Amino acid sequence: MSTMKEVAMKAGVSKATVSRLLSGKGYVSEATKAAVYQAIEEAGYRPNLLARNLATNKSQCIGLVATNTLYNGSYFNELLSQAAKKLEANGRQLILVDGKHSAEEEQQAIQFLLDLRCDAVIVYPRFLTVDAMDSIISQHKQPIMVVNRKLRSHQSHGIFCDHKGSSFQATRHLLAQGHRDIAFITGSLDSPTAIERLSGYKAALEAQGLPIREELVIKGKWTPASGAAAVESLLAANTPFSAILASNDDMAIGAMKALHAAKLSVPEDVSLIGFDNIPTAPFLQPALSSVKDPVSGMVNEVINRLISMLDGGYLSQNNAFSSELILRDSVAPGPYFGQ
Amino acid sequence: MSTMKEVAMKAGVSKATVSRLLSGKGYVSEATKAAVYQAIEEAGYRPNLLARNLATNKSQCIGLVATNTLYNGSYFNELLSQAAKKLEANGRQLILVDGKHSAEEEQQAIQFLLDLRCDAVIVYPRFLTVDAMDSIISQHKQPIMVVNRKLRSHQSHGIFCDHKGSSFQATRHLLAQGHRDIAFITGSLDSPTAIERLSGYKAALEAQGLPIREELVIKGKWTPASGAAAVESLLAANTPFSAILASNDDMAIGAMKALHAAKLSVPEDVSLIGFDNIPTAPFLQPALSSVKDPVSGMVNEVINRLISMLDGGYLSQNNAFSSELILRDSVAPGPYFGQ
DNA sequence: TTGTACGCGTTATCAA
DNA sequence: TTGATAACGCGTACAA
Repeated sequence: MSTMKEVAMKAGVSKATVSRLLSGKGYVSEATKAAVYQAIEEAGYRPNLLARNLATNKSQCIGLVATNTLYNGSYFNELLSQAAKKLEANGRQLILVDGKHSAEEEQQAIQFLLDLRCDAVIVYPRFLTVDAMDSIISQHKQPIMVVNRKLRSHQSHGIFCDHKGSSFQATRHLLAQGHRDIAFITGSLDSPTAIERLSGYKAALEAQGLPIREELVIKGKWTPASGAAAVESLLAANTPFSAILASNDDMAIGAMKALHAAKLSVPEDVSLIGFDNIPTAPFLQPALSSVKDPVSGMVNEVINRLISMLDGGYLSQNNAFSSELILRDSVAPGPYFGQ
Repeated sequence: MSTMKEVAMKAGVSKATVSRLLSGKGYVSEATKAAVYQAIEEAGYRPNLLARNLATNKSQCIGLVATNTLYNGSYFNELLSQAAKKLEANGRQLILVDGKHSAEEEQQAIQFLLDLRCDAVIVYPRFLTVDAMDSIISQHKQPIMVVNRKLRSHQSHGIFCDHKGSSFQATRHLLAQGHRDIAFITGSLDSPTAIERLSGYKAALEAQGLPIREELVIKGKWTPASGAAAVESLLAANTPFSAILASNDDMAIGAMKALHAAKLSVPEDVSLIGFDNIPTAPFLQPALSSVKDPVSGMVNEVINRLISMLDGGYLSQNNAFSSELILRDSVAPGPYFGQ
């Protein structure tokens, strides 16, 4: 790879002149301009961004950290594509790096992006705790935004949605339909989101004065197969249920399959609601009801706020977003096992 | 952020000593070791990778370019997560940047990663033609690998799978079942993959001596909604069909929904096959038959080859991968409209 | 075992 | 309008 120095020699000028021409700052005569451009052509010169970023402390790009285990979840899909589009509209590059499988590695990934002189970093954490994030944020000058977490000391850096609240709403809807035996399939319980969704379910039952029956709460792992397994175990245990709330749509799809295999139909025999509202949800058969997370809204907000911080401008202050309960065929309008 | 210089001062040694300790090259006494480590702790020091890469001319990271319009396709999901995992196992970082919406921008993204001095770049092209890719590859010293394209002059840099062949197989399977009126829903026809899948369908019909009936070929856009619309238009035109081959699973899901709305059931009335074999395919109801692309295999191969190029070692030469036809409930075992 | 000094490829501040 | 020269943060001969 040829360097600026070589170009300068070829054109018979100094490095400084080449730099000035390329950056557009400062004066360069027409004659030398032509000579330099020609030298650049001949040498096939490309500026080294590492060196440039090191010297300027800027990069015009925004980093995103996320763990590769999340790369195929629908939530992440939308997050990524929204972020890329939004930043594209703003003339910046999004660069994604892998947070891998531990808090340590997640932190290294953040550090890597910061080292690259990214103007800002967005983190979709999987292992780092809220406290760790808070501490990292205070150690760095560059803005660090956190998606899907409620931070303690840097509230304006965290965007979250009330998973507990939306789970509460969904459960309450089923209760209002007359359901009393509502099964709940959890996500992986090492994830805060899974825990919040579970607690929303429990809170809704308690608010209604109903007991929490542990036999109706089945552990899942976010996958369709684990959703199917959950239903199979309910059936094997002979636990009666008239509705299922699955912690994501993939598990709801698995659950549907297992119900079908057992000659139970949705929604005639069992009502079903998932979370995330994946793009195919409305097209499934029966169409899947789902709690739609406001991912687009949150990502938009994160990026708007970042841009405000970087370029200056108005800083909005909406940290908490709420989900939307989208009802489709899989929840029927009336009570079934109404007592 | 604290620098190595500060750490050195704190520990009362020179930068060089700190550097030697961190890189593990050269001798450092136990006493100073302890002092330096403590200084590192106190300062919260982390080495700046940018500066390190600049000094060593290495980066231990591999770039990936893909267009954000693809970020939510299941094919890309698997590509991304496979690549990240494989590179993680190899001790390197994957960094993804957006190819945006034109050949021009796609090329800029490649250039950006090269300018960042990534050790290699993997491209999942959407707009750049094969010839353009070939030319870019020959202009650069760093290895550039291309996924899902058959290159002309740099064969060993391109990995592809025979979309036409697998579409041919799927069509032939339906023909063998006795189907004669097979509808085909295309993907967006500006994508080579969509065109290859269509041509495989046509070739299979021709091989059987059957005419290609344009009224059975409906244009889709990869989305569930467009799949549903395709079926609706077939029904509206009163075109008889006993099977559908949809160019991806999302459109097949949309098609299923439209069939259901028209009181046609899969597979009793209509056989259905999609492409991509998304994770939920086996759990749908009825379970969706699909042509599974060998994404994992291809990504593995790309990365193995890159590593060989970078680190030296044996270079395998398997460029062409073939898909697998996975049959589930949505294709029934016998002829339906058999004449 | 440690420190000095220079290089990596830029940008930026001065003089000239 | 141009050219030295000093950063930026780190690696690394070479000398001490």
